Amino acid sequence: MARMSADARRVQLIEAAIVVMARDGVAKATTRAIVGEAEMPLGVFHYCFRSKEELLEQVIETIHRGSIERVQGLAGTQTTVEAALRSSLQAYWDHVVANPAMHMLTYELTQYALRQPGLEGVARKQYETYVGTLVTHLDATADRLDVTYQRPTSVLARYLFTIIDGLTLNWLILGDDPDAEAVLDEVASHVAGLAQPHTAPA
Amino acid sequence: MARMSADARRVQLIEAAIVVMARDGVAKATTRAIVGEAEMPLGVFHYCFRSKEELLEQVIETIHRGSIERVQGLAGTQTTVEAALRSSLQAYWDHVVANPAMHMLTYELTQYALRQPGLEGVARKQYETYVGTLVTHLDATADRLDVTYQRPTSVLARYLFTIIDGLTLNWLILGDDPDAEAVLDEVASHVAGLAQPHTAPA
DNA sequence: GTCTATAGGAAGATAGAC
DNA sequence: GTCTATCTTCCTATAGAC
Repeated sequence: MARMSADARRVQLIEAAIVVMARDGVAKATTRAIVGEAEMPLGVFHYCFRSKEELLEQVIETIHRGSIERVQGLAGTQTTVEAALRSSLQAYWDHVVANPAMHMLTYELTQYALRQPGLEGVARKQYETYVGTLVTHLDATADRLDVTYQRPTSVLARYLFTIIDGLTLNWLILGDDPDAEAVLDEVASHVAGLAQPHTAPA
Repeated sequence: MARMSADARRVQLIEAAIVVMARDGVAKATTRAIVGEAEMPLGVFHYCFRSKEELLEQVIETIHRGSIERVQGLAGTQTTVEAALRSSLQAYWDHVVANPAMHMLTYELTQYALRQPGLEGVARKQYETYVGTLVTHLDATADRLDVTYQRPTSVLARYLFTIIDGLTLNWLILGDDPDAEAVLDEVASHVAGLAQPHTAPA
């Protein structure tokens, strides 16, 4: 046997870990459950990863990379700030509704990282990256549509991130609910109202 | 020995469990750690509680009851909608900043409940209670100040809850940050702008 | 009720044959 | 590298003396 490189096995184990954790929760993702999902013998685990913690780190990194890429792909073509914002929020929201287990897992892993000595900083850096991406997105939209925000971009980014994070968590717990979409409408309209057409300097 | 009733022990074990979980996380709160914190022998555990799960249920219930009482105590005396809202949000926020471990624990327990067969509904009911409390609070404020909201109260409550939940989670991860207060200002001002002075019917 | 001692199992990690 | 068998530790829960 042994036709698969240790590197390929690592990738498969990370994927299997994500499947198990999304389905059964982080606590149930034991080494045995993970190699079982990947249909590999138990011994494989420890010559692919030094420890279970090392696997967890790579799982977190993998999921984080995916999320960032997804958010960065939200280039808008709309012609108003409100439409651009609403469209970006909707794209994110559609992903949440289509992948609830994945988003639930993200929250679980964030808490895991906060509790794990040595990983506390990882969660913080991820959140900073998310907010930073939103700042970039807001700036790009303002530039493209030639407007200026009446609030610091960092505050608006934080506001949007708060809504996204909070609404996602709420929805995962409360289940389907028309009020969620209404909140997104309200927020898009609110932030758009804070964008003024730009007057060329001097 | 044995001068303490089993009932009093139950209360002490619940408190000890909360201390351990807030400090070290839910995963580290083993029966041994809990009885250790309460300075009781291990055997005590199982004639106070049928199982660890039963203790967890009562911990969740205890914390939830405390949160609801705290939120319901937010009776306002302010004379404008914006001041009333901002004051309530600030009161909540002050509690978060003063008790980060407690709020972190709340998120952990919510996730625990969502993953625990038989407790899925508990988390949902709690969140429904929170939103319901906010609806009541908004209605009371509108009544007291004689205004009408231009959006359904359920949407506004969901909006406020989203902000509270999201901002708390953000802050627990990102750490202290002046933007959080700016977001609260923005939200209070925005919702106040959606409240119109009431015109008496006919 | 109360406590000590222990059962019984599952976890992460390793030893050592191949 | 690969896999089986096993070590060690820690968990929840119980048995049984007092």
